[in-house]
Formats: sequence, C-alpha cells, structure tokens
Amino acid sequence: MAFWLFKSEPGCFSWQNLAESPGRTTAWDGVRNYQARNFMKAMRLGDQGFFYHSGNDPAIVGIVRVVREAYADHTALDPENPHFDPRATPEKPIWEMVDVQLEAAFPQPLRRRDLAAFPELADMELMRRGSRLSVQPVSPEAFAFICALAGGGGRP
DNA sequence: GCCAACGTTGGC
DNA sequence: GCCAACGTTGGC
Repeated sequence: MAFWLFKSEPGCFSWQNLAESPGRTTAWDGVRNYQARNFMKAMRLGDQGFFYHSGNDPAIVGIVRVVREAYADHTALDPENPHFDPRATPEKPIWEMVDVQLEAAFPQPLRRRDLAAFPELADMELMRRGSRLSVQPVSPEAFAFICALAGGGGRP
C-alpha cells in the first residue's frame, strides 16, 4: 500500500462536492506533467492519498482512496477541453488519470503553514520550497503522522 | 499582486 | 545536447 498527495486548486475541483456525496467516484484528470503522471501510473487499487487545496491558506482537507488504476485521460483528446493536448491520439493518449473516492474529510483542514512547524514533515515534497508537483508520493510515516494530527478524521 | 521556482519549448 | 526564453504554479 502506497500513499500519495493530490493537489487541487479550490474552485478547479470541488472538495465540497466530494465531501457531500460519499461514494461518488471522481476521475483525477487534466494532469499534464510527466512526473505526476508516472506517479499515477504507480498507484494501485486501495492506495490512499491526501486531498490538498492550494491557493489562499493552502491545506490538506481529507483523504481519498484510489478506486481505479491509471487509464487514458480522454480530456487530452477534446479540443474544447482546457487540458487539450494536440499531440495526444486515441492510440497514444500520452496522459492518464485515476479514479478516486472520498475516504475521510478531516474535522478541520490541516494548514500548510501549521504542518511546516513539524520537523517530522520537513522531508515532505509538499514542504519543499518551489515544489509544483501536483501528484506526489507521501511516506507511510508522514501519512500516519498527519492522520494522527487530523485526529479521528482518517487512518492510514 | 508579487515573485521565486519550476517544466517545457525551441533555436542553435 | 545545451541553454535561454517563456508560460505557469503556488506560497505569501
């Protein structure tokens, strides 16, 4: 079992929607970065990940679970889609996505600036200055540590 | 809004 | 293959 972190801009993808309809499946599409894509390809059914909102006062707001492993991201083929990639073809879609479901919403969002105070989390990719990776691995230790901080919200 | 850091592109 | 220019991300 591996652990991950999914980054989303508030407004771009609604955590609210996800939180209000448990069991709803969401395709994590639109990722156009090779490193992030490769992490998604490495995801396995049942893997868990943090849902992170960037933007103003960025925070981890909960946990999602991978319910479908990587498959072609068809939004790359759609010229109307903001994430359209002219290089993508049905035979070679280039980009992939996974499906996730809400696992737990934290009672309170864990703000990045609060998390930054913990030396235990200093090695997280998220804490690296200038890090822009939108899908990233999280160590089991960091995952458990943050879940414990969240208190009751989630479990590793 | 600012700006540092990043990934990608393209000329050579 | 190098690297400068560019557009974008994301924390503040």
